[in-house]
Amino acid sequence: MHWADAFASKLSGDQLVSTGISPSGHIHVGNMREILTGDMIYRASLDAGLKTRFIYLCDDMDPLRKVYPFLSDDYAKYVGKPLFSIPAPDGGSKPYSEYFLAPFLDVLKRVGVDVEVIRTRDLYAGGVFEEAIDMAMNNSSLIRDILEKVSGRKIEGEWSPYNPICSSCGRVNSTSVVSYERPFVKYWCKCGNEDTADIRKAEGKMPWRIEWPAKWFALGVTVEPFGKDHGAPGGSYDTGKMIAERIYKVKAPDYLIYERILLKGKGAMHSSTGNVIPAYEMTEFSPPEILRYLIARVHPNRHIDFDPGNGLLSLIDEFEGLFQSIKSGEPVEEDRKRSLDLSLPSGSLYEEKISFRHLVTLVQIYTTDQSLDISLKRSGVHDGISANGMADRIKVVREWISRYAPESMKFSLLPGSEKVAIDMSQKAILKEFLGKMDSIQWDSSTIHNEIHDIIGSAGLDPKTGFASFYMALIGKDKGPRLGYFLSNLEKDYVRKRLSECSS
RNA sequence: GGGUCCGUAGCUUAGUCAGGUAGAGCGAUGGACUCUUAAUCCAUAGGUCGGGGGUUCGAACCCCCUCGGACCCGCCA
Repeated sequence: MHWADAFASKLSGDQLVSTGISPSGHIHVGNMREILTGDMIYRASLDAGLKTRFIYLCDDMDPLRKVYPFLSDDYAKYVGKPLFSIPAPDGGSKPYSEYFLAPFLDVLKRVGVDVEVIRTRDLYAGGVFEEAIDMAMNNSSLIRDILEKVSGRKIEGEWSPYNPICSSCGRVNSTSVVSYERPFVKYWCKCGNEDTADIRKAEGKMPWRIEWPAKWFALGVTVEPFGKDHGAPGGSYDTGKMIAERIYKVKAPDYLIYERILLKGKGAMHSSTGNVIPAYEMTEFSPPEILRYLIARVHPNRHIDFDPGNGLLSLIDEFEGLFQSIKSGEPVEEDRKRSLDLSLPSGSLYEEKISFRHLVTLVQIYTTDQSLDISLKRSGVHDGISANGMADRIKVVREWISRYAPESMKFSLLPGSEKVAIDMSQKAILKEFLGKMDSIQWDSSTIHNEIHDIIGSAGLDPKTGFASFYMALIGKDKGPRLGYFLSNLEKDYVRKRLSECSS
């Protein structure tokens, strides 16, 4: 059974699947595992016949923790202030949190994740946490005990399960609570300000370890996937679970712990080290279903070594091959079939598309949209560039080639007059083919066989023989499979190049 | 120091919760056809299940130790 179904099969009753990512920097491919794991559980739960909702909580109340490497030094003055209240790095009018959230929401749309987006700030502003904060404030010392006991750390000095945002300096990390009388929290701030915060408004927040179980309680979360950092013993799930049970009298959600996505040869993705592929970039150079497939095909507890070059290409081959097998009715293991199901963006039925590899070749032959369109239509396999999603797919292919394709896969057609260095025997072969090309059928296997025969009867070794064509066309000694390659080229162009090079 | 997850064929991995002949895809090799940047079809090879010990009639699976990788044990999320 597929991991998502195995997980869903243990659930019963109505479900609320919750995910959350902090918009403190570019949301990257590693973070995508959180939301996609959630999405797959969500779908599996629905398929298991359970009434299920799926939410994504954007933690825009979190303070900026430090000046990240991608920020200018000016940001020092914003450390400690909530992300929704500080400016975005591009100097635009959007708040910091929305600046990083927006491209992520685009990605979700592209990969077909159907999720309710909730900003944590709105939960505070709407009074959703009023009860949770009140209960926490009334059980302050009990919570403190739990945190100390479960995490094994001593909490020094004064402490409160709710930190007001200073009404003067805007920081959430510099206030100290003086007194509490529902719904008002009196505080003073290191900046010298004294004021009162209303727990029904976005005037303060709970620290993460309390906020998390408060979300479970206030929203009724029943399922949550999270990274293994939260899952360690003494980690935030452990403390959250005990706070949920002891203070809020609710059951902690069922969970699924997922492993990290590593960049092949470079280690873990961290926005702080710059070793990172933002999620929106991934959808620029990979088809969306492949991003899902990357996550769907392996159990969450295995780490993924992501290789955007050849690795991505073979992942795409695997996906396309799997699709073909299913379509033609070959026997396919249940789990693999299910992985493919879960990789289809929501609401879309998978349709056969021109293979990625084929497009990699075509796009390099026909470098303008117009010529590519003509070629696609001529081939009869496709309605052209404007047909459903084709333009997007082509953009993706071009982007992949320029960013991640191995050099050996790149080529560009030489202009008609370019001279190349090949020897007499090679020229002879080109000449012979030139004489025959008008009388043979112009399809890949006929061309290939013809060339093969010519090379064979000339007594040349195939490698050298084939190389003469590649040299003439693209100036390299290797290229796409020759018969297939030629059949996709304009005949006039081929004639021109071969006669230029064989004389 | 304490803890968690992962290690199975060249690569990606299934199988571990409920012990019972280690499977698949890709790649490789050979052949059909001297065939590259997945042509196709057929066939073949490839594994001390990271290592050692234990429990058992029987261990990839359970227990202990150990090596390698990742991560946690922050009033950080």
